[in-house]
Amino acid sequence: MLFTTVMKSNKEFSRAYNKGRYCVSREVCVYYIRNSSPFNKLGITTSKKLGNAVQRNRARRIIRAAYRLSEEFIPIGFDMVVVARSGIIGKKSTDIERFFKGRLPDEIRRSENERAFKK
RNA sequence: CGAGUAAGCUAUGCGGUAGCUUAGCGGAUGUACGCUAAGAGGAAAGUCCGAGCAUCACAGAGCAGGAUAGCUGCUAACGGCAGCCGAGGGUGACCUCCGAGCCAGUGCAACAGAAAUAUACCGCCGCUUUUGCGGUAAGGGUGGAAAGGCGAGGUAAGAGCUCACCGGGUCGUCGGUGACGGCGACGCCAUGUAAACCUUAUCCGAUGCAACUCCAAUGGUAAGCGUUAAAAGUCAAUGGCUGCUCGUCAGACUUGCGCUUAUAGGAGGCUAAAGGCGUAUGGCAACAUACGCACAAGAUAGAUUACCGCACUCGACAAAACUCGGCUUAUAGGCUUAGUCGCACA
RNA sequence: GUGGGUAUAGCGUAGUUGGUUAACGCGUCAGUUUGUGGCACUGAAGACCGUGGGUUCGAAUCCCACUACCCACC
Repeated sequence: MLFTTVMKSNKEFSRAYNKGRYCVSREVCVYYIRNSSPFNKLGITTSKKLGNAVQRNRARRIIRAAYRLSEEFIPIGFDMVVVARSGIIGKKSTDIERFFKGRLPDEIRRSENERAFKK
């Protein structure tokens, strides 16, 4: 992926959950927080609630594929944790791609603008 | 044609665009990048057994503890498999069985019932005479279980008391490697439970690839706490004072120092294996032997895909994590082979 | 990878050394009491003991397989 590395440590996940903002759709829930670096960090979480190993792996792959195809639309410089929700079962990657290209960047930009405006 | 039995195979297919992991080649020598090749199962699952492998322990033997339990074989081994024996089920093909030992000892068997391992309540018969004594397990009733069952003879009434058949036991003999079976004789003194303790026989050292080995480092790395009349720096970014700016306070990040805890990191182990397919030979079979032929997932936040199109019968259960042999459980369908039973026709 | 535990009335727990009808508290329902409600008192209902097999005359209990949940260690 172009501007993205993989998030590994538990600390970074905790930081995103506790300090970050989030944007929710029926399929996924995205936590994001600025990381003051010129690239993004992506972490994907699929819990046991989704189902068995096959369904969890499929969800993870779909999210990764959707992110890869919509990477240019997403602002750079964020830690992002994508949490799969139970609505992802049976969906295609294009459904999530639509969310990644449309609502998610808008939300991020709006929150940034709010902050700048506040400032 | 219908029903059912057993064994086995398969697990949507094809194309396009974009990508992932590993290996090789080119390029490069910190990489990126390009091309080529390969890339999840019958159960990969559950983790219920058995082994390999590794480390530690260990003179030998026994006790304790655990596991197994018809016999013979197969196997590296097994609690697995095959064949056979016995018992049970099915008209049959065939299927099911933790299937050693209560004649070593101990325990338990509620309620009911006269009585539960011992016995006479009712009844029957004889004697006595109105109450007893003796004989009797045929009948009644209770129970899961009551002197082996049933019929005949026999008798005062009865009883393996006697006999035929069946069931079980002991002994002998014959067959079989054996479990066991056939035949003959004797002759019914005695329940069930060992998935109750237990006895007998056989087997078992412990821990598990996060094992373990090597390299680097040991003034390191990671986490937490402290360092505040601020240890230093940065903040475009979070909050308060104020809606904004400045300022300031807190806070965040980086670096340094101190204390405590942990031993992280990289590489190997890691995949060609008691493996698969075919043919031949031996064996009823499990399986063995020989020859030939193909076949190369090896990740480490964890790859094997995403999207689109076409076809049809519209696609189940389900994802390797050191490896293998089994068992158990889940599973839409489709296909093949071999027996069986019923009906119809020739 | 390895090991252990739990499942019983709506809820929380007993019973787990086979034996008749599975016990207790809270809650629910009905009645008594009160002008009304609560408290109190009396009574009742409510369980195929997680699921499926097996052993036994008889299983919540013993054995086997499965399901769900929880915990521990490296």
